[in-house]
Amino acid sequence: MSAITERRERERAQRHQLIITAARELAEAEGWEAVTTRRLAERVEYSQPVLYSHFSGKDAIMRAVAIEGFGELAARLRRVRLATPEPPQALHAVCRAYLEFATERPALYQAMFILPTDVKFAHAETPPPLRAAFDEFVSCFRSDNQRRELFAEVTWSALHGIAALTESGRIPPNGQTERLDFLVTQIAGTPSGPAALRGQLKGQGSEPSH
Amino acid sequence: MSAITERRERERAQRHQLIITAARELAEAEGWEAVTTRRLAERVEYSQPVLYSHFSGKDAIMRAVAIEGFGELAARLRRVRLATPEPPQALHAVCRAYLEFATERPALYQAMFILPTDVKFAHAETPPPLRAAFDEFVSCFRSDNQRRELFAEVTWSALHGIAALTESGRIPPNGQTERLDFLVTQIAGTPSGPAALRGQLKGQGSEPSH
DNA sequence: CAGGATGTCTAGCGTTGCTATGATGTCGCC
DNA sequence: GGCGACATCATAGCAACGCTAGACATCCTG
Repeated sequence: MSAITERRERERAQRHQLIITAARELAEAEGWEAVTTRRLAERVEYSQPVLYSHFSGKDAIMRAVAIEGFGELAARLRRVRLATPEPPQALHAVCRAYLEFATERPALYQAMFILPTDVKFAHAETPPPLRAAFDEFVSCFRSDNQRRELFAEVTWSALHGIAALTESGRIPPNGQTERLDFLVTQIAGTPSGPAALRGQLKGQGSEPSH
Repeated sequence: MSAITERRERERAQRHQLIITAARELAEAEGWEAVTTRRLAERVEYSQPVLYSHFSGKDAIMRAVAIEGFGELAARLRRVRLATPEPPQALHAVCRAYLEFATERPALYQAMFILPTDVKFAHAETPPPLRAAFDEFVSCFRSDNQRRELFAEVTWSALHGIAALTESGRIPPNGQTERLDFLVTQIAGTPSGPAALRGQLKGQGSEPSH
C-alpha cells in the first residue's frame, strides 16, 4: 500500500470523525430535529452523498454519536464511583452523575437512550462502552448479591425514567435532589444520601395504604 | 341556532372523533412514523385540509390521542386499585397495570409519555385525566405520608423507565415480573409482591458495596 | 331566485432522507 | 511521459413529508 493511499485513509478516518462530531454539536446546539443531512453536509463542507459513503444513513450517524456517548458516560460513572469509596455513597454518587450527564447533554442522552435505535443492549453484540456503563451500576452492589444485575437494571431504569420525564417537561426540573435521594435510599434499602442523612425521612411512613 | 347547523355541528364533532380514532388505530397498527397526514386523510375519507380545520397540525392530533389515552389509563388504574383493598398489594397491582398498559398499547403510550409534547404536566392547565392517573399512584400511599406526592412521582418515573427501555428494546422483555416485584418491594419499604412473598429476597443483601 | 357564506378539494410550496448520473482528478502501467 | 482504469465528489433529481393558497361547489338566507 502506497503512502498516498495511507494518507487518504487517514483523511477518510478524520472526515468520519468530523461528521460524527458535527452531528453531535449540531444536535446539542439545536436538537436532533435540526440535524438534517443537508445542514450536516454543509457543516463538514462536503456534499450530501459524502455522508452516505461513510454511513448507511442518518440513523447510522446517530448511532455513532450514541456510542461515543456511551464511552463518555462509562468513563464519568467510573471516575465518580472510584472517587467515592464508601459503598452507599458510591451508588448515590453514580446515580447523581448519571442524572447530571442526562441534564448537561440532553441531545446526546436522547440519541443514547430515547430515540429509536438498533444498538443491541444486553446482548452479545452490545458495544463494550455501553456494557461498561451498565457495569458501573452493577459494581455499586455487593459482589455476593446474586441479584445485583437486577438491582442495577431497575436502578438504571428508574434513573432513566426521571431523566426522560424531566427532559420532556413531564416532571418539573425542581426537586431532582429529593427524587434522587429517595430513590437511592429505597434501592439501597438503607439511607445513604445527604438528604437522608439530614433526616428527611423522619416521622413519615413509607408504607402504602388504601 | 337552526336545526341544520345543529346537525352540522354534530357531524363535525363526529368527524373530529373519527380523526382521533383513525390516527390512533393507524399508530397502533403501524407505529407513529406511519401516521402521515395523507394516509390519515385517506383513512377518514376526506382530503388533507380537512384535518387542519379540526386540528392546528399533526402535533395537535397526537395530543388529542394522548389525552384520550390518559383517560383510559386513569380508569384502568382506578379500577385495579379499588379492586385491591390491601394497601401494599394495591401499589403492586397499580404498578403492574401501568406496565401492562404500556405493553399492550405501545403507540398510545408513546404519544402520552415519550414523544415530544406540549401537554402541561403538574401544572394548572394539566388535563384532568392526566392528573387523575397520577393521583391513582398517590392514593396508593398513606394519606398521612406528607411526601406521598414524591413517592408517587418516583414510582411513576421508575415504571416509565422500565416501560420506555423495554419498548425501545434496550432491556429485554423477559423479567418484567422480577423488576416489578423488586421495585415495589423497595419503594414500599416492605415486601408486598407475590415474588417477595415467595421469599426471593432471602439470603441476599440489598446493601451496596464497593 | 339571486347573493353570500360555508365547506371541501385540487394543486402546489418548501423541506426531508436518499440516490443515479456525470464530471473531475489521481493512480498504475507500458 | 502519456494513457487507460479507477476512485472520489458534486450536481441534480426522486418520492414523501407537513402544510396552505386558491378555485370550486354547495347550501342557507334575504
